[in-house]
Amino acid sequence: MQEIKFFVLDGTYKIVYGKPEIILFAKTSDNKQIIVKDRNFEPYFYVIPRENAELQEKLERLRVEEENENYFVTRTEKIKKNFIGKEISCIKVYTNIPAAVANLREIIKLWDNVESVNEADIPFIRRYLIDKNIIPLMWYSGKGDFSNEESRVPVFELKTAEKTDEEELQGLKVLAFDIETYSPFDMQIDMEKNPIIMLAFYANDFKKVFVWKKFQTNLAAVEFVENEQELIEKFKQTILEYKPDILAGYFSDGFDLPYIKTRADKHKIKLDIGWDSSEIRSKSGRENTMSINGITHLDIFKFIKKTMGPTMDTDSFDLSSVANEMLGEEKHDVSLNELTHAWDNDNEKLETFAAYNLHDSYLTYNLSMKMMQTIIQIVRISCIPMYDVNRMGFSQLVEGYIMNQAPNFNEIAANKPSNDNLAKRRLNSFEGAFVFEPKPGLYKDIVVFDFRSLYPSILTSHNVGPDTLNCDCCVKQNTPDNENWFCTKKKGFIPFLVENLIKTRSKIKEQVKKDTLAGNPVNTALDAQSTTLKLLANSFYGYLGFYAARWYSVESAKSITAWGRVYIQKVIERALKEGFIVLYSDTDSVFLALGNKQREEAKKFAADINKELPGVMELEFENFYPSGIFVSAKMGSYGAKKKYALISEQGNLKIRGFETVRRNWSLIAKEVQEKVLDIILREHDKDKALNYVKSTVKDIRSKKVPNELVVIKTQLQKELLDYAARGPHVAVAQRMMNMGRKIGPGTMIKYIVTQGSDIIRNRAKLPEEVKAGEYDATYYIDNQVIPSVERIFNVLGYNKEDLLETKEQTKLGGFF
DNA sequence: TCCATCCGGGG
DNA sequence: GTGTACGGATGGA
Repeated sequence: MQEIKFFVLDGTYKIVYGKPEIILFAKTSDNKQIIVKDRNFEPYFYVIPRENAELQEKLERLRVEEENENYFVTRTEKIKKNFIGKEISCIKVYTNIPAAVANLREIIKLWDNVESVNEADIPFIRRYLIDKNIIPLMWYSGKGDFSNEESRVPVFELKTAEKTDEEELQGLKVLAFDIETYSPFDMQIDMEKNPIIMLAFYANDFKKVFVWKKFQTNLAAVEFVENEQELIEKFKQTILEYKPDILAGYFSDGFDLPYIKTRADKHKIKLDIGWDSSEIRSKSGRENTMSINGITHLDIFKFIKKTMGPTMDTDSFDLSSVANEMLGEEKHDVSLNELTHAWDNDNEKLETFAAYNLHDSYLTYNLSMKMMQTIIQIVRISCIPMYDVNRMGFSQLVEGYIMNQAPNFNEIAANKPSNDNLAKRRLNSFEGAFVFEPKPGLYKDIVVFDFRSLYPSILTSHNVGPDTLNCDCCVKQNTPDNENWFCTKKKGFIPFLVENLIKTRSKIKEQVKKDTLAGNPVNTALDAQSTTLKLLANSFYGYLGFYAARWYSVESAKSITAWGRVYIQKVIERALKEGFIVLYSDTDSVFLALGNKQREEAKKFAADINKELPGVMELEFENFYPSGIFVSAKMGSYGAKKKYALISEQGNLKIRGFETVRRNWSLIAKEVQEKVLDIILREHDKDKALNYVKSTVKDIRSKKVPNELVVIKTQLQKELLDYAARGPHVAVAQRMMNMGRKIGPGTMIKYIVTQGSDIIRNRAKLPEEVKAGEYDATYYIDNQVIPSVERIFNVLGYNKEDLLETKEQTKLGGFF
């Protein structure tokens, strides 16, 4: 018997001689990749019988024989468990293989004297990690023996594993990558047709750009190869030699890896870089996902958007905006349109693009490292491997955490809802948060406060959860809406978990505070742990109201918002009484304008409120904004929910709800909107903004605007014949097909609306059919540019006609 | 007001 | 793989 120290990155299983074998992809303390196998774990699930029914014998006889596989029960145990607030007796049923669980549960749940079948839908590897308490990315000391099995990495057969005290993970190797592809101007991305022309890698100790055309360069990272085929071989080889634990990309689930895979298939290259020599493959699911056995494929775009997105200032998640906000850096400013031209005609220009390519992978690497501690902490708390954490939503993370904790409380997990139930739950809407509608306008000196821990603190202090709801022992309405009650005698399972999260977090915060006072460097792991605990605690409310949740409870969610409305309204009342101008409030945040007051007074206001709030509840100072604009979503006089733009003291624009200008809008409309917000908030010059719009309108009229700015893009979602409504993009697609072009679902249709008096779809033409200046100026002014800024100008006291007037506006002064 | 349709990120 | 999936806005009816 030998002893090794290791941590697990991910895992899977396979059947060997009719028995399941757990396979863990792990790393040892001397920084070696290792496969850890465990042959001693049995699949099982629970059966809850109806009133005293005797089921064990019948269960033990159960056996299904199919052509290639037999599914049967190996043994059963009677066991006491807790289930939604009650102690019950149930049967633990063991089966021969994992697949038998899914197979047999379908039969058993139809039996008359079966109340329900539980925990029969948990992936085997997750079951193993939870039951053996093997948390990914934590150190374990394992006993067992190395096997002489043939494999790319050594195989260790595990007998026992024990957690060690160490927390720090040294030597987690992250390698970022990025590709550039050949893409003629104005053509859709076509993985089948267009080759990859550059490939960059970046790690702290490794920088490389592979290119298959030669040019003069001083860039040390550049390495020339002969052709695309060799470039893909280099992709494989680099990964096999560098041996990263994490391969990071930006939108690489949706672009880089599917692209590389498509091209590799074309060249008949096998991308067999998994530790077990398996190939890169896409996992089933709606959205593209790419995975490699042993190597964690991190799509940092997905993680940032899902997990950090809601609290970030930026409204757009392209690499440049995200890098700007998180790292204070941007992409290189080069025009990608010229890349293909340079590739075909002007190789000496390629150096700029190679540098651009490398820089993108550098940004991807740094974003990954910036997020790494947070990701590690989420993995550890939810006991879910990084690959899945990367791709999961919040509710799944919460559920992961609850599932992980359930055995410690002897709780049986509730089942996921059936399809019928799901449909019913989706209809269950309830009164949400309180929203104070903003009055459209331009404001200065805005302070934003929010109640970050509003919902979790309500949840714990009022003992809210499915197992305390309308209990038998209390029977007295105690929610603000007087519809339900929550037990006041016994702490519920969910509130207990949330309270633990909050308590653990405040301990960590204390520690961080102590360290800071002592002048010690900030411990980033502790910091990330605190963020994660907060994130998780804040997600419970949403989870309870999420239709697909196991521990779903609308009554709980509904009562939490009811209490929430009570608290936020108290804050608003008080702010008004003290003479602040309340601009806007939604759920747990309040936007106040200082008016004649000082910033200090606002801080004191929050401090006073905090003195009166119970327990962990806290009104936090979010930020100060010198100016901001709230815009009406409708033409009426009501303010819009979530449609505003603010500028911080550092000069960062925080734009919310203006994302309507997306790819099915022309570039000219996007440009004008951005520029107008920028001029108004940064320069405080509404005349300049107005004149800018007017001069753009003039340019459009006099046909000075290049065609590329008036192209409208829409993607075909289905086969052409399946369209009932013939919009302009459908009409253009039809003509493309008649011209013999291959189109289908996913094809990007680009068109320009040209002059004429016919209906729009007959005037929509392919960009290459349109000569400069043939676009319909009126259409672009009335349907694109004006609508994108009209509401902004309404706020400033102008109407559509003012924007179209030809004469220049003179300075009026008096801005706010 | 409701139902169907599209976007996002990447080149 | 004991699975499995968004959320929001728009615009036409």
